[in-house]
Amino acid sequence: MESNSPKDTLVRSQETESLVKRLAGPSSGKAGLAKDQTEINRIISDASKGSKFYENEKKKDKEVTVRIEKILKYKEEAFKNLDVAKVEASMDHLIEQLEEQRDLTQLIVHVDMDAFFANVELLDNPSLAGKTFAVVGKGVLTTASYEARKFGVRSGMAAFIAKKLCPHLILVENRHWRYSEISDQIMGIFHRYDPDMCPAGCDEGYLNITAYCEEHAMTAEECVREIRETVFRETKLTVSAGIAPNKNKPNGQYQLDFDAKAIKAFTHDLPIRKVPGIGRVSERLLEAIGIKASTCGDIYTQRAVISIMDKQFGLVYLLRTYLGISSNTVQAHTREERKSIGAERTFSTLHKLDDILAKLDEVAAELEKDMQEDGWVGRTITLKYKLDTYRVFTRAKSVDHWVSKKEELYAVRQMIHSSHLTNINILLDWQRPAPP
DNA sequence: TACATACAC
DNA sequence: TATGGTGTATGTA
Repeated sequence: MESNSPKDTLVRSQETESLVKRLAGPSSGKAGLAKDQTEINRIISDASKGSKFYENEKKKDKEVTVRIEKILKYKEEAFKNLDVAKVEASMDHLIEQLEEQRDLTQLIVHVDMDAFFANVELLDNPSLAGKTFAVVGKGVLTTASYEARKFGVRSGMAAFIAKKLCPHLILVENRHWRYSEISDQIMGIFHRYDPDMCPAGCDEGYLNITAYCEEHAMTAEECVREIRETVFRETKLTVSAGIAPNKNKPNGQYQLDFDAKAIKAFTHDLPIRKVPGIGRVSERLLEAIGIKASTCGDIYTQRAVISIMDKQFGLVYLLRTYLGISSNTVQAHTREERKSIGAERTFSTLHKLDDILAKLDEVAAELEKDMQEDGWVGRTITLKYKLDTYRVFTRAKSVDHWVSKKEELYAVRQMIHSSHLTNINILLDWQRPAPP
């Protein structure tokens, strides 16, 4: 039923706006909006329109809208008989307690390679210098050169969409082994400054340089400059670093004052989307409850709402974000802490059960190989599959013995209840390493 | 334990 | 023509 009341038009246009933003991909908001992001988003949306992917994104966007409606209804109900001043006072008390936990004694550094895959390709192929290019794997971009980013090209974007934004974009195939090689080299350098450093993916990590600075009578700034120079000398690649929570890219470093006031001033204007753990969905939910400018300063003004919906939003996490206090211990993950291993394949839609089972066999074989290499066994096998509509199903089964063989992984075939599959993922959760 | 969702890289 | 792969955390039932 068509309706043209101003309110309906407004609701529809808001929905479209959130969908268009969603289609722009998870990394578009993180990196900061380009000047003509609206035009970029329109091109992306037009290129997607009509596809099954688009329809699925529309469905998920609608689900978030419904979630927001429920949240607002709940909020309205809860506020009816709420002594807001009292709740706010108790939040202020909690904030005081959290503030007492602030520890400014540790020098924590976040190091992050600039456009890592793209710059490795540039290193091995200097003719790419100054060109708009992107590294692509399985039709999806993993990195874009800085020149390409100016066109709105982002990691995670489908290659054919990127081509619409930037028709002369050069696509370079992923070379994983090469990135691993250089990653090992970089991590080796970071280790010299903090043996307990915690890698985050293959191109970034967290370091506690307190001890190093003490032993070498250096300031954090001097130390980080040295780290960055060493990485450049040994790899010819640039790295950026934030001492405290900020990052300054490319080839930069930034140190935030070690002072509660300066840190709070920093978070006050920090878009909440930049906080790790706040993605596209959380951003929308938080916006709906009044984090209007989408900055962390609004966490304080909305502390009453957040507190009555602690489960939804994670009250303490958000308050700590507002205060700019997070864990300041850095510890490498140990082998024993790993919780799962999996293998996943995406393919063009298969309809026949025989073809699907052949694919499943392939995935099971790969998982068995990876498990043997790293020496792991597990007890809960999860099958995840995706239909051509992009709808995802997961089916899990725990068993009373240690699984290590392909044949047992392959047994998940019993749990497939559909055809038109386009993706299969077998995952194994484990409790212990394989016996020697 | 089973399943779905959200998120990071 | 066409939208990845690996792993973690968490809420709910």
